[in-house]
Amino acid sequence: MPGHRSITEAEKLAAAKLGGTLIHREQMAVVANIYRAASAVRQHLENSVLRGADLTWTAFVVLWVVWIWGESETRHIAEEAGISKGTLTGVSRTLEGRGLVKRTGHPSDGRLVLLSLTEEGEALMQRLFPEFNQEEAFVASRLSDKECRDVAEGLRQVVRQVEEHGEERRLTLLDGAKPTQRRSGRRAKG
Amino acid sequence: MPGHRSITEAEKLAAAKLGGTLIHREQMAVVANIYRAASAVRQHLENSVLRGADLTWTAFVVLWVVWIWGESETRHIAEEAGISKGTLTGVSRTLEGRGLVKRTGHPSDGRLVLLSLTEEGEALMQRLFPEFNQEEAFVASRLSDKECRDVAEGLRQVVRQVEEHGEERRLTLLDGAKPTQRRSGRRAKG
DNA sequence: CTTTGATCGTTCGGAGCCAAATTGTACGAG
DNA sequence: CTCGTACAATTTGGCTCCGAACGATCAAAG
Repeated sequence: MPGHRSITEAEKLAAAKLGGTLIHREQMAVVANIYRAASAVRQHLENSVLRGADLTWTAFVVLWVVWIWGESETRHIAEEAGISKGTLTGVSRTLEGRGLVKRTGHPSDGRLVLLSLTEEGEALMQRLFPEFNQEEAFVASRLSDKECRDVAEGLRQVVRQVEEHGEERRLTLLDGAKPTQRRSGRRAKG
Repeated sequence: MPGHRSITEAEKLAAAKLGGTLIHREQMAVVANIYRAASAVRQHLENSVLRGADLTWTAFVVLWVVWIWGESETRHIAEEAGISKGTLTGVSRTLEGRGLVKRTGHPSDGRLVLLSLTEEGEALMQRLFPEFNQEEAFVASRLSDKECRDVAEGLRQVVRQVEEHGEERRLTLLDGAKPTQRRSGRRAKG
């Protein structure tokens, strides 16, 4: 995967492309590299530890959330895992089929569904997480502990900014404009 | 999407879960936040600038790569965009159908296909990129220019580590083990 | 010229994913 | 009790994505 074209070079070319227009170079670089790093890390982990356990990235994240937080309502799990409720339904069905996860109705509110790990799921995570963490250490091995903390803290700021002001910002941008349907997704009835 | 459970709290719980086992906390945190930030940024951009132009994230990245680097071979574009060759085939077909991209056979090597922007594609990027960059600035607005540079540089180290040593590392890990098929993907003929 | 092996892009199976529509439960107002 | 509203998970449709298999092309060797 080693691109022979460096990303910093791309940044200069983009600046040139825009001629007079002012562009935010540092912010462009940080976004581009966030996405690059995320892809690289995900691909490495899927093709090493997770492949051996026959788990996808998403399936692992869901297991991890349930493992850490214990039995939880599905809506919270979806939010923590960063996937939609609909996706979680499918993933948890698969995990249930493999005997890693258990689904329980909420005792007092019939609308809710709780997810928890089975004994087998618990055992799997106990074995798998250290391996996973080992690869996390591998991908970050060029950074010192302090650099890891600083980068993580910077990324948290990005997440917070989007979480706290993203929706408001999107509404401002679309102001009077049409909401424009997404290309995919279920269509209006009829 | 604002999780009422903080991610740092999750980190402590994970440590507790593992009892005696040593875990790499800082490295775990940096990986978790890379992925969180990537999802948040992608979602914000897809639901603001890109939605208006009816482009997916991937489609935009492909356009961006071709825009910056000019007419290129598809294998290089896929690599720069961080997607597989198979995915690029589909995406470029869509973009060609919308008149944003042009496909040309390589003059001397019949196996290669070159991609370039049409005039319409060029005009779109000229208009769209500044808007995109504006949102990049928004998501990074809690970071100073220097912080952006530092975070970007840290992330580049992660990308380089995986690019330069990832494959070797995966081979070491799987050592004598079976390659274990992926759950999805095309099966052996028959 | 023919064979062989490497390397393209494309095809295709299965999973992931979102968001609208749907179904089912809860609960207060009348 | 019955209605209506609110909110839960699920279903569904359309698209994205990866990676193995595939067919085409090229280059080197015999």
